[in-house]
Amino acid sequence: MYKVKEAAELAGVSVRTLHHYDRMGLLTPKKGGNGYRYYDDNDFIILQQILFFKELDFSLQKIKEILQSPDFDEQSALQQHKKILLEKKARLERVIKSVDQSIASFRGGETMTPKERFEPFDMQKVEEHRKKYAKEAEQRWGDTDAYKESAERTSAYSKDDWKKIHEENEEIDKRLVQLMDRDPADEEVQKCIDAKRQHITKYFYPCSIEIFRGLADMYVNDPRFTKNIDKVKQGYAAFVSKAMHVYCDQRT
Amino acid sequence: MYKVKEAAELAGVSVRTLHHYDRMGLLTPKKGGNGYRYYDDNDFIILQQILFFKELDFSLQKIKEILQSPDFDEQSALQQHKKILLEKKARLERVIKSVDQSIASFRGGETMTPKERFEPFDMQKVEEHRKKYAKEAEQRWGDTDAYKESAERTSAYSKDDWKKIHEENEEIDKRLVQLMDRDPADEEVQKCIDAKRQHITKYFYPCSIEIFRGLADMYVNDPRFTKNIDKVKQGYAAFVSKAMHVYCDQRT
DNA sequence: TATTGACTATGACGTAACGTCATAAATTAT
DNA sequence: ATAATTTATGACGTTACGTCATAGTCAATA
Repeated sequence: MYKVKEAAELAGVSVRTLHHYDRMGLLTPKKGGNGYRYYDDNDFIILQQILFFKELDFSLQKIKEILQSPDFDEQSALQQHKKILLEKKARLERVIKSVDQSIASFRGGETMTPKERFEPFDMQKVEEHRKKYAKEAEQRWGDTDAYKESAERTSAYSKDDWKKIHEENEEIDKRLVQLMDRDPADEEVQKCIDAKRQHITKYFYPCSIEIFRGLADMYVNDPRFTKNIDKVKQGYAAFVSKAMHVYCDQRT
Repeated sequence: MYKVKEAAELAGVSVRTLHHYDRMGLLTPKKGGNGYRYYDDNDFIILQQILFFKELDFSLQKIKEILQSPDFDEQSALQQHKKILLEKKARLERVIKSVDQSIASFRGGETMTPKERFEPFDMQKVEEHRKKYAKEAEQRWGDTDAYKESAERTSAYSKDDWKKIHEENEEIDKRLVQLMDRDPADEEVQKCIDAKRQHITKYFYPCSIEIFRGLADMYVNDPRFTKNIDKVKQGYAAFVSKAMHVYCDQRT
């Protein structure tokens, strides 16, 4: 049982924020006879979830709806969270890279034209991406039916199903490993990449180009991923990622 | 010469946004006798710059100051902002870690303590670390003499120098690989770690404990690093990182 | 030419997610 | 017992616009 200040410090938010959440009925802790708010373990779990969704740019209203919906499945929500977070991270990394480029060009004494400066960004694309992405995210959690369906889909898989899924995936990887000496744009390679995408679509979720692109970035940006994927063969992650990008570029 | 709507569409912002920018004196286009706003090429360049800085999370006020200050130093602004972006990234990484932990604890049925739960969110720690680090970093990489010196130092190295440096580093790595079965805290191991630090100090920059700790984290968090380092041997990165942390912990 | 419809301007209030006082009661420390 | 913290509530401030409302302007049409 923590009082506001302590709770706030633990969570790294302000006291006012907790007041706010209480007032709007998002997080309502027990109240003592003195009117004080007392936060228990359960409140902290909820708070953590709130922060998760906030990280995903959901509005507090939306978060309220989601968390208070009776068919909210924490576990698969977490899994999906991770994906989005990795996407965000990849995007951040791109921004950082662009800033680095700007700095570097200064050091080199070259003057960048504004156009050059914005090239790595291309605001319109970024915006489009965000919008598309937000839509997909909303469908996944906001709209309950779609969310339920997706959750049921993966949770319905039996051990044998999983085995089959993994085997199928490994099959594709094997084929790709044998093509690693070729160009990422090679036709055979691209066929495998398409198979990879359809595999995801088939067993998990409709894998849009945008999502697939995000995945490609993830392969090289997330060390856990890289490690797992590179188990197949040293440098495999980078190769697949490149090929996936080619694939996506060809389709936009 | 474009009128608002057209200009807005071109830039991918709303008309209201342009009104807003005009009102606050951020972007003031020419006005016709009818009071209409007319945006020319130059206005678009400014607009692009505004969007650029917005993407970097600057407030409009800040952007105004930046763009209108005659002695606006884009470089230092960018460097400043890179720090913030890196912080964001670090925070994201913590969040991701926390998601992983949550998933794991669900599977294991263990309960997280509130502290554990918010570790990745804990802004205060992040802030503290950033401040400490920023001070040191600024001394070395700031726009000042120290930076110049360091830059000159490395740029002055000849190919042979680089070769020697690399060889020396590999020498240390080799020794460490042979000790990989031992405990990271093992005396021999720690000696090598010290050698590693001194190597950096000798050839690059005074490698403080804090910096060294940061490096340790980078070894496992940055895929480019991990990849390079793991080339030496599978799992080497993790081992070195752990040993480095032990080393740093012993000295603080 | 009068009218319609699209576009424009300004003004003013609305919104989200809090920040920032102000005031007063309760708790804790000395 | 008194001072220093912490708490609560209320209310206004803030950022970057969104969303009307009202009214003038412009180009095409009946």
